[in-house]
Amino acid sequence: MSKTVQRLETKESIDERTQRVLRGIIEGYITSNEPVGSRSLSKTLEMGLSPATIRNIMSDLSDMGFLMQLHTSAGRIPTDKAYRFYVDQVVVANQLTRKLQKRIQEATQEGGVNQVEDLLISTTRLLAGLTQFVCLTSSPRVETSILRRIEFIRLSSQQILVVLVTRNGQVRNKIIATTEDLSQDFLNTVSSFLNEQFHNRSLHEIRQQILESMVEDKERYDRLLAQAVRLGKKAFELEDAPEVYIEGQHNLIFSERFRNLNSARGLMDAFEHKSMIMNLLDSTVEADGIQIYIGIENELESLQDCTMVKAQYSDQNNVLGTIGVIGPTNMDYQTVIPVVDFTARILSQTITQQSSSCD
Amino acid sequence: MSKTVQRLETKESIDERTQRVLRGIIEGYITSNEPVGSRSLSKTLEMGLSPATIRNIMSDLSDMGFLMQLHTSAGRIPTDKAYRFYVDQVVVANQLTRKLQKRIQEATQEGGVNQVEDLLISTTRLLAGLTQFVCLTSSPRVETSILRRIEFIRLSSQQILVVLVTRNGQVRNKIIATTEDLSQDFLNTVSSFLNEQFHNRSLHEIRQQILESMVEDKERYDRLLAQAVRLGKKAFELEDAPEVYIEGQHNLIFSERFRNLNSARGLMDAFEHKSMIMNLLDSTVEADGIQIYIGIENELESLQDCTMVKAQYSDQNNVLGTIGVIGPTNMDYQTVIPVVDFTARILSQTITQQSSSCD
DNA sequence: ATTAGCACTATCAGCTGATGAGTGCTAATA
DNA sequence: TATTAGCACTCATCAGCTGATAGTGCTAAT
Repeated sequence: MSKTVQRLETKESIDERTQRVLRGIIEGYITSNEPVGSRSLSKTLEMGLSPATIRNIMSDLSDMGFLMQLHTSAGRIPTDKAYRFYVDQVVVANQLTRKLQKRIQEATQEGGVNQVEDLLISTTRLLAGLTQFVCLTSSPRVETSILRRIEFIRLSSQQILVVLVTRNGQVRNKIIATTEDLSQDFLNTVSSFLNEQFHNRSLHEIRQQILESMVEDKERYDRLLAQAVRLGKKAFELEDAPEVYIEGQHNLIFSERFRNLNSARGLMDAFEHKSMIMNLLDSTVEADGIQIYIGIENELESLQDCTMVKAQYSDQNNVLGTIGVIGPTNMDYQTVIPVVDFTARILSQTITQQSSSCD
Repeated sequence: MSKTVQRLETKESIDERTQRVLRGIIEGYITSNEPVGSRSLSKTLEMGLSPATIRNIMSDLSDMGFLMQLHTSAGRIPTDKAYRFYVDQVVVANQLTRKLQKRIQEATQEGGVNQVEDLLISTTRLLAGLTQFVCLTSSPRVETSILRRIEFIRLSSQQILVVLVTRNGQVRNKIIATTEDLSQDFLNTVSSFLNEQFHNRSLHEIRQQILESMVEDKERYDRLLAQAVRLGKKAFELEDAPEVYIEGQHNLIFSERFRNLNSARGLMDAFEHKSMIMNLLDSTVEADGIQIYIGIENELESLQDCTMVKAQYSDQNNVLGTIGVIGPTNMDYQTVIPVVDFTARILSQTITQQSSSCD
């Protein structure tokens, strides 16, 4: 089954005046979180239009599918299509205030123990705090990251701890079992052999190469090489656990802005399925810049009352992961978009610095 | 300022019949989550007492502080004092069903990469799921745990990764900065020196000893020793971050049983302060067995509508941490208490097995 | 093309009286 | 003397009604 709805269209031509009214309604609803009626709009718009005229325009906009009413005697609220129009045609990359820029930069500077992980967690928390929404971040696939160092540590006669450090500062620990009892000295030799052999290669490549070596004529191996290959194989067999950081879930429940949302519960439950969230974040059509999914544009059903704004972060070479927020469809796009954008940039910058700080 | 309220007393002598009525009310309220009235109680009790008699008894119990009314025409509900009576005098260590026992045992068997951490997380999640409450677990203080292995890994000319493995399988990574460029070979020598020196000592002891060595006459050191002490000092300077795992927070909001609770928000906020939670869990008067804090017996204000049931877990030698649940005061004590108790036991057992599996 | 005027409608807060669950008190009973 | 039946009373809840409010759509006048 193929998904047809991917992105709502807003190609229709709407005359200038109608656009201004639509925009007024959208912004009114964004700021007040209340349906907006013809009378109040007539005042705020300052276009010298009477409520009656505005009602006519509103009626047209309803016919075009930009507006809807919750019930007959309430004001109108924008549809997803309206937000799409707003985001595409109206919102211009607003500059962030210096103050906000500074705050984001500071939060991403605190170096932690587990460099990337800590950085991602604190950034995720920051973004959740700034927006008062839920913030999701996918961590870099260990898969594609580049080996900086591998080391084996003997724990017992049957257990060896593998420590794997990637270029961008992720540290992975894994305990593997052995049948043979290997001394720490021997393990050190194996470590330095592997480090030399595979320096600056991606884990994915390395695994490939190890598997190839295994089918080669085994007779040619000396003991060192044989063990190195065997241990290496186990070490690089990472169950590439999809790591996702989620912060600000309580905003779903306590924030006023989410109050229209009928299924906070459904979303909460969805967040439990990390791998699904991983897909959600990393399934990306466009390569670069910010991506916005409004209401029904989201594939995930429980997300269809929300808007997701996300951006990818990367080091100097590759895209590493995605950071994004989920908020109500009537979020303040003018602010949220540049905040997410800027945060992703700073994140990329920080990670790039980190990974280039090795030899 | 000293805390006076620590534990409610229930020493007063209440005659048999009154006790049975009280018990009936408590259990009625636990099962229905509704105030219980004299008429319905007269039926369920099957003691051949008319509602009027029961009313008299209820009135006495109210005077004694065991019952209260939300408003005059509602039934009565137990006070914290009543639950304390119930827990102390009535609840007997109910046996868990085989099925439940099995489920707990299975959940604690799945060995992960980071042995202890993964075990604690999955156990916390399990307990939250079983009880439908919030479950909290404090991880072992790295402080007191025993060194199994320490290793240094050269990342760059200025950076060294310290890998620290404790007896019970915690792995800690930390990056330290150096001014001097040390080769991996040299670091290996340092590692094995430290491993030999400090095998099976607690991190706390080790730190003490290193500090003592430092004040000794520095002239006597050779280069190895000097570096070993210097690196060791940095390595064992752990910012003993209070690790707490919290699961099932959404139960606070979505579970029916919490609906009487006025400040779910306050609790959620409290959970953000990890160090406070750590205190809450680890401040323990009695050494052994299960501990129960009912309503106002909790020091933390936002907890005073709740009951906390917790138990410590340990390896063969020491108490390592605490696992506990927070639920409404009218929780089903008959089940919750043995579940927490059993889980803590199994947890201890699993950890003991793990840590004894080294050489 | 715009607007004023009017009829219509849904929601909300506030009031009403009926209902029912539960109590406390008193007098009768075993 | 302990128990119970009876009765008056209290209070929360609920359905139904009210007027006020804020919005619409339509039509006729400008």
